Amino acid sequence: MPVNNRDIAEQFSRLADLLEVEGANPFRVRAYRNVARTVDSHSRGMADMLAQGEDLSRLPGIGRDLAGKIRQIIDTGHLPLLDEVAQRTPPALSELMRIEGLGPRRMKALYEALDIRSLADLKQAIDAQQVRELAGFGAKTEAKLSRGIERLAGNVARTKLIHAEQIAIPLIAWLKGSKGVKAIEVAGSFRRRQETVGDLDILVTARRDADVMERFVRYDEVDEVVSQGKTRSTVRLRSGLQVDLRVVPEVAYGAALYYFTGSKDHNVAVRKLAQKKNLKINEYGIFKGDERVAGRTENEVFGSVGLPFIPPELRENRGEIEAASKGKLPELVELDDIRGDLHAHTHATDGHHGLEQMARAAQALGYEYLAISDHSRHVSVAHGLDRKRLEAQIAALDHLNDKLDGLVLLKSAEVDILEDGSLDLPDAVLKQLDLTVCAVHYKFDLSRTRQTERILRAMDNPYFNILAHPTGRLINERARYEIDLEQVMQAARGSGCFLELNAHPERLDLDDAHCKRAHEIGLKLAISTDAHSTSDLELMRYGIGQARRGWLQADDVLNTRSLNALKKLLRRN
DNA sequence: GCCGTTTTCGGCCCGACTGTTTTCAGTCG
Repeated sequence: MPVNNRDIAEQFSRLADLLEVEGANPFRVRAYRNVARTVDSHSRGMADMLAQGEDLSRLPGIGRDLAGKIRQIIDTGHLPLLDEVAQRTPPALSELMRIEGLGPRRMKALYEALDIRSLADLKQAIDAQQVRELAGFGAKTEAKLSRGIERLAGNVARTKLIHAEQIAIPLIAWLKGSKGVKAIEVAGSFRRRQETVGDLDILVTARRDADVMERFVRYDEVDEVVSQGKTRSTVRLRSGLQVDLRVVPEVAYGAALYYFTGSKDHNVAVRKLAQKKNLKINEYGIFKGDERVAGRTENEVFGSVGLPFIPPELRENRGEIEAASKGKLPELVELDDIRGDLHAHTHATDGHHGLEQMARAAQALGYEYLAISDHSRHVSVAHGLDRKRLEAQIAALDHLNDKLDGLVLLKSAEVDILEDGSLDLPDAVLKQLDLTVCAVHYKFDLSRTRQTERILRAMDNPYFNILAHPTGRLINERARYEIDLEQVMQAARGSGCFLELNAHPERLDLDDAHCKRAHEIGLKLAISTDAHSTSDLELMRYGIGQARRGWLQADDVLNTRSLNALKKLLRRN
């Protein structure tokens, strides 16, 4: 089975942890962490690239040595250097370092002085009050580690973007109640519209006498005040989400917003550019020597290093800086570009509303079209439509379309892709539809080869249009099924099919890296909400966020087209 | 370990806060 990028990244990141405990050259450790991130977020599989004879050392931060190590992992499944280091230093220390407040130096001290090599060892040492006796440790550090262990046990997954929004909105409103608060914005991965966020970074500018810090730690949902200072405080909310609040002066607001929006990799790369121009960028501004030359707005920050504004969603150091310097940044798709939704359900299957209600909701959003894509018969739990019921729905759609003004309901179905790659409804009924949205809903555990063949075979059906939620993953809940997406995307482009970017915040499937790959190979995507109710149609903005992270322009997106243009694209030859 | 209009060595982002210290190390972002 091919080694995927995540496995490769995992090995390098463990290696980095262990070497750090051993006190290795920190820059070497950083190089291993960098390669882990680069590989993990790359839009194409390393194994695939090698198979195509591509030179991995052309990727940023990957030189001859690391390219060789990646090849070792792909060829053998193992990284010999990691095995070697694991002989000397217990590999479990890498897990232990996920405890908050436990970094490499303390880990090393605990391992050497108390022979701590597992979570159980550490708990025992804490209970016996041995940890506080070590040089550089104390009772408070011991207690902090103890709390860290408890939280680890509670397995704090990253928070889905939609939940982070539900938490952020009332908190922002509360903070705005503080006198003297001027600008306020959530930065970090939230602003970059990442599918999940680790914490919230809130930035404010405020009058000197403002009480915003006090108000922040008094917020009703605060469970624990982790730290509190004049310019920065950190709390943990009852939901488990950590929130940082930073107060910055107005002259530095742009610099701070830029700095705390990240990503870290992006910031580091831009700061290197600044160094070449003898400038220093930090959260307080852009400095030439001791003189602040810019910092009030983000535009000033970019301008100072000779770059145009880079939208937050692109700031991942995945090529956006080079693109910006060449004037080749993509013109990212926006919510306003969307003219319709191509995947929605009604109460004929597992939706909550009827045709007319869904149509009114789509009209309210200003859409030109809405595809009704109820499940096909195989999805029996959703009371999937058989030929007879689908034909009845088609008749109902014709009738309703006659009455509707400005909106066309498209006849569609979410057709199951059966295990052998055939479609769940006969061609005779599929051909009466305007489009099909085809999906895998069972047998997720086929081998990669068989799953890929299943989908490719389905695409051979001339009525196949869009592959819905192409990997089947549910964020934090269900891993994607094994599938060779590169092959599927190439095949789709070759045969006039499309892939869906499912906008539902639990799915966001395709992910950002694969959206970018689609953009690179010229495969168009449909951004669809998979709405099961009228209000679900508003989830489109999460899909837009993901699409922007994947460099998609309006032209890359099927449903930015007028109805006529869309119909042309859906016609397969 | 990577990188290079500083090109094969010598850099590699930097500041806030905490706790354990008595001037600073460790961690985090």
